[in-house]
Amino acid sequence: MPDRLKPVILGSSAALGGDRSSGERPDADLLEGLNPPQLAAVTYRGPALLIVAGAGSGKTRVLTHRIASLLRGREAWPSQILAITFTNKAAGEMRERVQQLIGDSAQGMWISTFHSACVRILRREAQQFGFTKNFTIYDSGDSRALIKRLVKEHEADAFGLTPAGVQSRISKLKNELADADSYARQANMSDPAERVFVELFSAYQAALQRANAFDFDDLIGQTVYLFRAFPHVADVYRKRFRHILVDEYQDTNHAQYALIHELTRPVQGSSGDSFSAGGMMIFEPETAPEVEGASLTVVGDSDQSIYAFRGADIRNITEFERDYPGAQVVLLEQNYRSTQNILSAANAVIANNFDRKDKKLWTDVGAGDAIVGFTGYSQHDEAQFVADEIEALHRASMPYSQMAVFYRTNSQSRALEEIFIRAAIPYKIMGGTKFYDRAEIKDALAYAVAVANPADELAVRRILNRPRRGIGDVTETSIARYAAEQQITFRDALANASALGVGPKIQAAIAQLDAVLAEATEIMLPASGEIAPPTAVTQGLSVLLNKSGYMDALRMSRDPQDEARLENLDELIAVTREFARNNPEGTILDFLTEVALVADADDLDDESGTVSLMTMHTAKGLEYDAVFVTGVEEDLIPHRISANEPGGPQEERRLFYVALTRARKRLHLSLAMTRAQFGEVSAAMPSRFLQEIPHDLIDWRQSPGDVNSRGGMQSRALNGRRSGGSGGGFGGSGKRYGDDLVPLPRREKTGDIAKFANRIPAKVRDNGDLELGPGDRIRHDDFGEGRVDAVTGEGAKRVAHVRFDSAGAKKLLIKIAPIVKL
DNA sequence: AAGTTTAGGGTTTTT
DNA sequence: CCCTAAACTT
Repeated sequence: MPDRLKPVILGSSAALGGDRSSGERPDADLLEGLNPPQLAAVTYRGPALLIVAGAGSGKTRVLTHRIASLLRGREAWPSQILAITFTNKAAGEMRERVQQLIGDSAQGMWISTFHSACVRILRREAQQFGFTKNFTIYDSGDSRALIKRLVKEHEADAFGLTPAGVQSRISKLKNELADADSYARQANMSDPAERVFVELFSAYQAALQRANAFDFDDLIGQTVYLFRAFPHVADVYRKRFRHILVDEYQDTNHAQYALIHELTRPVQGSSGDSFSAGGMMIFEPETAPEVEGASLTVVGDSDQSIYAFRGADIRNITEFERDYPGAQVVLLEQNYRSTQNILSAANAVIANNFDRKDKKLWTDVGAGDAIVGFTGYSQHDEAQFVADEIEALHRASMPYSQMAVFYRTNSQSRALEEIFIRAAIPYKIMGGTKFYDRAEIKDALAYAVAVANPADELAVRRILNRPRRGIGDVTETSIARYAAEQQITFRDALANASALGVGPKIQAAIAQLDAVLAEATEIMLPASGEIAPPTAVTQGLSVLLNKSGYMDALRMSRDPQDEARLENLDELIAVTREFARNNPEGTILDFLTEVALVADADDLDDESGTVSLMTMHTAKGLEYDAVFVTGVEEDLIPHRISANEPGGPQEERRLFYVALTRARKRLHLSLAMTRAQFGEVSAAMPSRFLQEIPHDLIDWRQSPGDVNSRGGMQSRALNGRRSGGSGGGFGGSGKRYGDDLVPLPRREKTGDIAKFANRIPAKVRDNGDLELGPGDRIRHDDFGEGRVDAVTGEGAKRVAHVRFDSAGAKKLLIKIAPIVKL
């Protein structure tokens, strides 16, 4: 019963775009200034296009111009475009740039991450397969908590199964689109540990379904499942999206690959029912028997694939031509970001990976400055070099915001922070422990989830005894038992406190919790059916936090950290206000979705005037005038653990390559001869990657050889003097940074310090209101005596500009510097 | 049930 | 060294 259908006119490239190229183009201005391959990438029309975009080759420009060109030429409606990026931040930037090119006609495009796009689809279609649209999204912490409980219940530890191990195996399997059944079919089921694992996998999946929840991997995997199990649903989206563009394609995993594959299938003579998929607008006047598959554009660079460890499959890009026969391939090799010296170094390093297509970045901006190398005696020595160099660049009028410091592991940031604080260099740490990972924030969100998705037992259990209500294991179990007996949800069981067979005090506590949840529900999801006002989320959340006693418990506490927790909760409330401003129609569900899918790093836009510290992974996709790659040592980069993993060292090399190619003008490579790890100091060896860089490209201020041949105890001043005055040295005393470091404010590794009030007050050296003025003499624990030139800044941020007798000029934060007035 | 001590383990990370 | 989680007290 195929073709009684109305043909669908899709304004596709085939329909309209074909011979546009003759005569004047509506998109002529979009093509100006593009180099020939970029031009080809923007204007090619066909079913599949692979853009191999080297670092800094202008791929974002190509993507945005390609989209703009499609829209401008009326080859596509905005609603027919689906662009997938790796992070929300990248998505936001892309949307903005397209908007700049073509204005408001950009409305209606889907530009988002894989996960956000899938959530949108799943919210619309959830009821098709046993979920409801108010499902919750479990982050890895949530799913770990769930798995932990299941491991305990199944006594799986007896078989050597740990929660972390089970979680990562399940995640890997889901990335391969396996489920418990399909895994069981090919697993060695005579192994009892395997049987238990399969049991856990199934139980985990069942628990998710019961809780009306998806984990991160499910968002992708279940969407693929949905499309495969319900072709008529998939067809809705296949017809809608005519142009699909995927950025960072080298970091997609199999599930994501499959999703794209499903979306780009041709629509077989579809069943004629007019599906109204959740009120989505389908452009569907009259229909053709078959609709060709969407046009697919992918952009990637296999040299920048650094996420294999979490399932990214580099074959998705290397085998693209096989999967999409007739695909056009465009190679972008001209680099618009870095100097030739930087590119030559990067090229030389990556050339050592044998399994790659040869590709050489080049630029016409010239050689530029030499790469600067430095070997410190310790990580603090290295950090001091970085700090001095940053100051020198800053004096030469490079803004702090144009500088970044990279490291392989988060723990390396501590030494840098210590020195930066003393040197009064403004910095921010990107990534690391996240705002939304904090216990108090997760508690607050669990309250909200308990309202939005009462089926989510995990959330309700989480808040059960937070704040302390005297509800422990025993009570929790009796609630669960009662719920099972009555065949009601855990949440609904709370409404019957008196039937639980627990003491009166606890009954009252449960009833109180139930009442608070009910009150907040009425605010955020009014039963009367009226639409909640924009303030509902903010109001509901503060009702939850206040009337539950959560806030009071923190206020009463004498744990100094609880003060910071209160501030964090205030910040969360502020986030809801901001959300309401941006989404007047936004419900608690929308809020929770946004919070679940938006990472901290996303909203950290380049704030003015701070140096950025981050891991090499986080650095992907960013660029800075000056880059410091630190800890260039064996066992760090390449990391020790990667040595035994297949493809590990190669991935580490790509990571290093990514780090190098972030730099526009200045690149610094530094390492330390000794590194303290886990409290023990051990000798460090220069990374093999250093050897791979042509020696004449690096100007060593202090080379590993210098340090070795002179022995570790000599002052850096002997070698460091020549470094243009910025090196400093410590007056030849041979005194090292080390145990004598002042205790520094403990700070959590979060992005924006001021914003999230994340500085947990700790006992800190505090010079308080030490009055200093020009002319005063001081003594510093490390730098010796010096004279104050000037004092700038206010309050806790007062900075003394000191000229030390032997150590040169330094800036010090008066409040915490190890100094005394003489 | 809540607070305290000890043992273990410690890449990389977006969503 | 520093954080987490389990074991152990109170």
